[in-house]
Amino acid sequence: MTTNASRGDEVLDSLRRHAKRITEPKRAVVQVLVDARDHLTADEITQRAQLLRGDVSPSTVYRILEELEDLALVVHSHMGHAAAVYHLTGQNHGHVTCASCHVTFEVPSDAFNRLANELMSSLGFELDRHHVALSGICAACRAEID
Amino acid sequence: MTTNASRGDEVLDSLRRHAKRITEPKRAVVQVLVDARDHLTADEITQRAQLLRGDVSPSTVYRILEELEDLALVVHSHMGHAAAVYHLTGQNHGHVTCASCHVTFEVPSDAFNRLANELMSSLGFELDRHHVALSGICAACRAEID
DNA sequence: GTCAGTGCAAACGGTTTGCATGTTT
DNA sequence: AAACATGCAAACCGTTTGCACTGAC
Repeated sequence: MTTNASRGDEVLDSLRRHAKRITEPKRAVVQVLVDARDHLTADEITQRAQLLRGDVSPSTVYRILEELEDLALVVHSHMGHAAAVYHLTGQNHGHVTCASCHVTFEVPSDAFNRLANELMSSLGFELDRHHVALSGICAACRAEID
Repeated sequence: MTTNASRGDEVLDSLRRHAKRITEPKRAVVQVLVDARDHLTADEITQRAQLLRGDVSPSTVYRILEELEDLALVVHSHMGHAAAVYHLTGQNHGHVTCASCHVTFEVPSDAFNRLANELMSSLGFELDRHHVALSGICAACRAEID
């Protein structure tokens, strides 16, 4: 299995291989991402990084996240109106967000397959299953409405 | 068939029925939406409304769009990073945006059906096919990359 | 005449950027 | 020592809001 520690090391190694410097803020951000159970906004990442390290500025976090994205170590997605969320590259899954309570679900990639195939054959359009979240109403909120 | 003129009148009638006042800015915004071939950002709507009428402020456009959305006459969607786009309520379709050139395609609702069914049965999640756009790479941009 | 609707300007939240300073290599 | 990364503050963009005024009813 891949432990959290080794996943973090992989990320740092990748930075080294690409001649990027390993700094305290980067260590902190990577740590936060590795430890994160769910997807985090840039602001949440900043706050957690500050707990680990004190004095990590939001702009630095944005710059680090951008660097990690350029190296394909991190991806971000847009959930409806709100701030973008970031997480380490992992399985290829789609996102679905509840417009009412903002809970997010990950959906296995297969569920998008038919749609992806259809887009490819009809438009020649290659779907990125991950980048933007679909919107809807989750079971709990539908129950409340009824 | 439904002409552009009558579609605009329908919208204005709906406003009257809901005891909303019919103002010059509202007429202009409705006209812009009726005439629009594609989806427009609030800024584009503002600019076009100003051509028709001079002196329509952005904030007023936002307020009008919000009112029209409350009456289910208009919907908006988020296309990746950029500003939201608005258009009159019409057929229930999904949106797909090219991450490279930002062209937007509308996808007939059926293409989402399997995904929608799967979300409902596995999570009890009711998909809103319209609200958030999926992302990917369009045929033209893929050709360029190759 | 009343009140909803407007324009303006200021505030807002998320994100980006310029610059002087600090740190990794 | 040199290059790069950082923190800060200011700028930015899309959107929202407070307010005094205007115009639809």
